[in-house]
Amino acid sequence: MSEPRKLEVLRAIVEDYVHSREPVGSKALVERHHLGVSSATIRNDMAALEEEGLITAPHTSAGRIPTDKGYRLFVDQISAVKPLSQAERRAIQSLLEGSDDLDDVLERTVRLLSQLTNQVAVVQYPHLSRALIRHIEFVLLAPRKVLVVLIADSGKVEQRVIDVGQDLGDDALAGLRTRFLGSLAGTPLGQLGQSLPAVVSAVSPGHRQAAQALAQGLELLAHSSREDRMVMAGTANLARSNVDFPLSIGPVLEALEEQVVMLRLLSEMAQDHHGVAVSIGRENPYDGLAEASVVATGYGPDSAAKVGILGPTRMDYPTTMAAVRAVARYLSRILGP
Amino acid sequence: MSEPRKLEVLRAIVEDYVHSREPVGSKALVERHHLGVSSATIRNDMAALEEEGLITAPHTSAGRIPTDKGYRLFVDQISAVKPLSQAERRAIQSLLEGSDDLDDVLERTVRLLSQLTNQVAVVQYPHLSRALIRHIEFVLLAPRKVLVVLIADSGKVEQRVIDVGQDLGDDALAGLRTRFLGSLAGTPLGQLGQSLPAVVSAVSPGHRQAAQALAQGLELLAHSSREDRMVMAGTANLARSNVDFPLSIGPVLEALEEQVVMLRLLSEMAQDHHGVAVSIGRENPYDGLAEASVVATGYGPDSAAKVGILGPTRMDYPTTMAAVRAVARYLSRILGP
DNA sequence: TGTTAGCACTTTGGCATGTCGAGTGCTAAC
DNA sequence: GTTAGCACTCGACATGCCAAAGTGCTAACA
Repeated sequence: MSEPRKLEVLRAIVEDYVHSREPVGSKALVERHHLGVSSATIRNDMAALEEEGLITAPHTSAGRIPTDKGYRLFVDQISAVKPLSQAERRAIQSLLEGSDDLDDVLERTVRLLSQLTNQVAVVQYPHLSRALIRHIEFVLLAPRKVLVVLIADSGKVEQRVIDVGQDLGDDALAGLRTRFLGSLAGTPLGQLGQSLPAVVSAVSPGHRQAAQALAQGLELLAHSSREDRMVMAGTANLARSNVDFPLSIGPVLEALEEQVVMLRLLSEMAQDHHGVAVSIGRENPYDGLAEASVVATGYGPDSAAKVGILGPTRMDYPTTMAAVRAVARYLSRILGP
Repeated sequence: MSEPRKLEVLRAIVEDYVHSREPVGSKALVERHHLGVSSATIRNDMAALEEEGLITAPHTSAGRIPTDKGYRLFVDQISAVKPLSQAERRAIQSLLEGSDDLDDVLERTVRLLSQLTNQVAVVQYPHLSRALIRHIEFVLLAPRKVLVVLIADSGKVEQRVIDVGQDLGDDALAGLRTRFLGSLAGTPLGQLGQSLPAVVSAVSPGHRQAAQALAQGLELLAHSSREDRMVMAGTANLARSNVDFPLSIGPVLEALEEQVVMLRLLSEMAQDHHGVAVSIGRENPYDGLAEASVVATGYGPDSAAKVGILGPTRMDYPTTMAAVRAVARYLSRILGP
């Protein structure tokens, strides 16, 4: 029994099953692929593969289907990257060009990716740590409530209402703004934390408390605000492939709605192969995604923010991975300097 | 055959069917409700109701289920408003208090409403026409690209990148900002359109083109920007009640993702009864929603922005309508002056 | 005229039964 | 290590049957 052929058999099973959504038997396999051996031999190979936990039979006399472990091996060792078609490349390029607003870019990206893959696409907001502070604005909404607005040179705007803890007049607030802006303009968002204490301590004691609160607000804006969010599209694709989620797509939708879950999942995924990370079935930490796979990769500076898709375990990994990777590249290029 | 009793029968059918999700027969009806007549009489009434197109029988020997028209009559004339439970009121109040950011409020609102009704909840961004302009900021991103930021006193921030059509220096832009802000601060967003031409015409001819572009950008921000967007939650509820969408929830998810469709639908719904608008089954202009109903109402100033839910035609209208109305009221109160 | 009782008729859904085909596992031969 | 052959298993599907639910109709009743 030759090792290479066993892998070949696994590959054939994965490909046929992905294509036909039906358990694939030994006979059909030798017919569709020219493996040069008879079905009985394949049966032996299959028995071995089953022994190793790479494939399984739904019931005694049905064909075999890949297990999560089988998909894993397929993705890691067997699959070849499928280049995108020319048409797809053009689609990516034309759709992502000609938009300037960050929200707009991300929105288009997920739509495109979901159409390209026929899966649910998600994209995380990019991190801003390298962007430079362009402008700071404080707006007094109520005696103690201040709207803090932070504008970065990359065109990103963050806002947040905070409680300054003491009554402030418009004049005092304007003074604080001038002071903050004077010291901080041009600072990268990532270094804001180091620069803030000096600014606060230079403020007259009477407004120290407010300054402290404002600094905190700015820090929050700079760090955690947007990268906790994500954009999503293509949930309808889940329903179309409802054959693939035998039980119900409910748990999957729940996971998608719990953005926290998705974001943690995305950030925890190690980028193993071909620069794309794949998490298959029960490998996912979240139970609702036991029958789903996530294909994701980073984009932008440091590849810190993620873009990817979610679909049934039974998906066309090579094509999907290629699409995700291509979209991530275009996205990096557009958002890049 | 008495008219009032016929309506009573329709009411009973709707209520039983909503409760049991099974066609309801004449015998079960007289048992569950004390109508004071025999099942044979009810059968006569049912035949009449079917004649009028208010109920229908899935097949010869099954009970009856309401038609869209039947639900319509039920909602319009029969149903009584069910007050919310004390616990529900408390839930609304506690969950919606203690948040200041608009995004946050809307986010909480949809989550709450979807949990309260077990349906998909949607809320449209509120219109801003009464809010006053607090601050305007222009940020030069590239020689011709300017980020326009509009801050209203209600704490709302809008942003957009525009092409000013001519090269501008930082100083020139600052000058324009001062001029715009000086003339427009305190203006209600709704009246921005009237005030802008005067500002533009006062600008020196050399920068007239840029001023024109900036004015257009501001106008866009003031009017159309955010109210085209909506927040959504509870899509997983669709899957749970997948019995109610026999074919597939795919088309419904598509409709929800096409925000344009939903927004048009929401804005076109007439607010008929009890201050809540209901659109039932095929009454919906969008085919994908032929088996769905939308319950919505306005909130905020002029009740211009909408909040509501989407669920299967077979839903508990009285309770749902009560929940939507209650949430809209609390929402108005929180966002109100 | 409206209501009721009774009855024949229809349809669905569950259940048992039988058959067919796909596919496996095993053994023996090559 | 590979192959052919064969018995066996299991699901999918069709068939037939029966009980339950519900209707429509007719005739009697108040």
